[in-house]
Amino acid sequence: MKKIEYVAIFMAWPYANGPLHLGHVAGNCLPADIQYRYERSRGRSVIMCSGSDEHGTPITVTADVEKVHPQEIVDRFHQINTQALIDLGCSWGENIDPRGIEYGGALYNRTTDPRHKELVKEYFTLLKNSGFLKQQTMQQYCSISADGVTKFLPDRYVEGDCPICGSEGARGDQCDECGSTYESSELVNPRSKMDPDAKIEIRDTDHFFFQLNQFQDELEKHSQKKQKIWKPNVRAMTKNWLNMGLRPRAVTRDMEWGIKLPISSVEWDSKRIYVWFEAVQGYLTCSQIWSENYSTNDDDWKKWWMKSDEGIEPKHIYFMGKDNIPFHTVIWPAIIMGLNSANSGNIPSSLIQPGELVLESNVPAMEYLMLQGGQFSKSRKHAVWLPSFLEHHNPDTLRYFLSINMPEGHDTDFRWEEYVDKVNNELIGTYGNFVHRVMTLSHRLESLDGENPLSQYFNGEDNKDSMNKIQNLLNSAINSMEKQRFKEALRSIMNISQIGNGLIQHSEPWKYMKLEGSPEKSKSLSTLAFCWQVCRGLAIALRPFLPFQSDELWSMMGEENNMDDILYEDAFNFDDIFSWNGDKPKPLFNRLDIEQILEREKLIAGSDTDGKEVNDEDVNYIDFEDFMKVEMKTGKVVGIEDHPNADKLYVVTIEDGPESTRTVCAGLKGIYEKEQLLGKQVVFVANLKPRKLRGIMSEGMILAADDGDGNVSVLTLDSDMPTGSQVR
RNA sequence: AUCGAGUUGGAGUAGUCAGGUUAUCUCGUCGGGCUCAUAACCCGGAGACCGGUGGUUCAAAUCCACCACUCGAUACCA
Repeated sequence: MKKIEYVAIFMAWPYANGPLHLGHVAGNCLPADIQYRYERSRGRSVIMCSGSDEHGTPITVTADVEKVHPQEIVDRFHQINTQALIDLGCSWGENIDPRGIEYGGALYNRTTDPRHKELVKEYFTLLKNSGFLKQQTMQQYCSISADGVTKFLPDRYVEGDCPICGSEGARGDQCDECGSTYESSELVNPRSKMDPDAKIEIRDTDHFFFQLNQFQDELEKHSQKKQKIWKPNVRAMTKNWLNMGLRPRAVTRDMEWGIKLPISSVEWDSKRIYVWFEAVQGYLTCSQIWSENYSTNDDDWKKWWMKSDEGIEPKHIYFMGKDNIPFHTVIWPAIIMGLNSANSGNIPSSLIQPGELVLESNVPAMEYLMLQGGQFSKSRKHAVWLPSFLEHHNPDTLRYFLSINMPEGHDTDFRWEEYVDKVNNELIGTYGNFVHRVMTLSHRLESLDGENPLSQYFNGEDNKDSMNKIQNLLNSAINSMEKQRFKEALRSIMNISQIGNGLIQHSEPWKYMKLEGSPEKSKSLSTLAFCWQVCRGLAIALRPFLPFQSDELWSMMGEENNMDDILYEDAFNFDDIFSWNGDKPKPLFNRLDIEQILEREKLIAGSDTDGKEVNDEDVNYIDFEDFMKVEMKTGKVVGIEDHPNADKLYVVTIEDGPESTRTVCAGLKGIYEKEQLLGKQVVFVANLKPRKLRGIMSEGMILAADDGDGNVSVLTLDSDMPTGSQVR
């Protein structure tokens, strides 16, 4: 009997602060699901675990803006995202593997799950008791607002005067002016960026620090072992971290929204476990929760997490975007080694012993998917949201496009034109058309008693060459999949349909099928029968990529076998079984129309796809007097230079009166060319307190409209006015 | 500006870490063929000084140095 292989597929936990967009899908969700389906199809026992990351500051910010409790935000997006993933064909809906619970299953959990919190607290205590979490007093700025609310401030929210050169606007730990770095406590006249009027003082605050430095040597050994497996981006990023030297990292912070510490004392009541430390443990807790909720034995998760007594390690594959690499190659392995060491009492080691938790097998981090050349961005609303995409499009066409265009080695781009092109010319042209040809040709033959009319013509000896080619292509697809090279795998499989198309073309069954009893007819139809089997194999081979169409093809062929029971490697082991479905075959896909799509996307771009409404009642009115305090004037751009020390700034000279000019730094680079602005009449705020921007004094602000979508347009005058005219 | 990644025929992309005969594949394009199929399919051709310059080597897309550009993270920001 074959040994059971245990595989765990993990994907980075999407942050429940908004709907998923195509970037998340291409980098995490889709590759994880493809791998999961592939591993299952290899007959392995597989669990897939992930879920919504629901703690952390951005969620509280969103909650503040909407004036609701953070729980409401995460409830909403957890629901929306879970549904969108299932609609995309990701296997999260199958908590129990269709082959049986012993084969695993999937769980899309959330970090607000009470059991997750409980387990995190257990691990916190375990690590603390073993000396991996050390308490340390740090000094941190704390703002006391007018209404007496005190709040600790992260360094980047503090600014003041530089202790070295004395210039204003220095940041918490570094001065842009003179470049010197210092302790934030040395800052002169510190103030809060969020609330500049608040009183600010340094207070002691205690926090726990994870002693990452204790794992430096073992992590280096681990990284050495992975050199041949990791992709260049993973190697480079990890090396960078290790070379910088690891330092203890705070695992608690002063805030309200998060998991409480497992310490009962007033002092720790206002502190929570830092998200980075808690969410990453979700991989483990989710596996445990899955086995507690669905498996026959609460301890079943161990099969997927611990090295067996025979010394066999389950395979762990983590999918994520490139921004997440160090968490999975440095921090998470360190935590796992810490837990192992805490349990065994041995010193931390990257050599995993039987019964210990295993480290990652591979971390195939993806680069980014860009949208029409720019980055996906929630705040700029430059995104294609998964839920709205799925309202209009077949999920398999998206899966195809993102798979064949996956950002495996470098950033790739999502363009509607390319999506349509690839779907119409490759997916439909090659695969869809091959299947449709085979189906319609077969249905032109007469079926007796609901039998497949092709079965009598099949001769395994014909088409031996093609058979070998196909088998080789499948083997290379398998090799690619073992290395998480999805594009390569899919390409190999698509080549199989090309071979199929060639076979049909050469055998010309349409020509011979009417010639009763001729040798040409049986030869030609033998090939068609062979192609029928190829279609069947393609349904199996493509299922990880195109689950919906595979199932549809399966039923169109009248197959009664359960596809879950067929091994991937046997996809083209023809068993001479010719099933039949008398219904008229239908094309698997519909062609896409680029004009139509672009038109609708324009509509979508014009509406707020977040579903949030701008609430008029929330407008903060200001008094007329306040408005009159702002002095706006007209001016003319008479000079414009690149800012020597900032990528997005121009240094603009404005003629602000008949005989005078002033200098203003404007963040218009990348939006306007210098020539476009030169000579323009603009409106600027004249009495803004002058401020240095990365070394250059800016005496005002040029007004511009911003649609929040990356489009910016400078205000100009309808007709000529003297420079320095009042604007009101 | 700092750090990281990338630049290969019209588009996309493999090969780069472990240098070696005609640089891969898909789309597009051109020519021919075919017509069963969603005007699609089959065969063939053209098209790349592998971002630039210099170096190491018998040999460089591949290694080294410098430069240019693109992308991202961070800083700055209308």
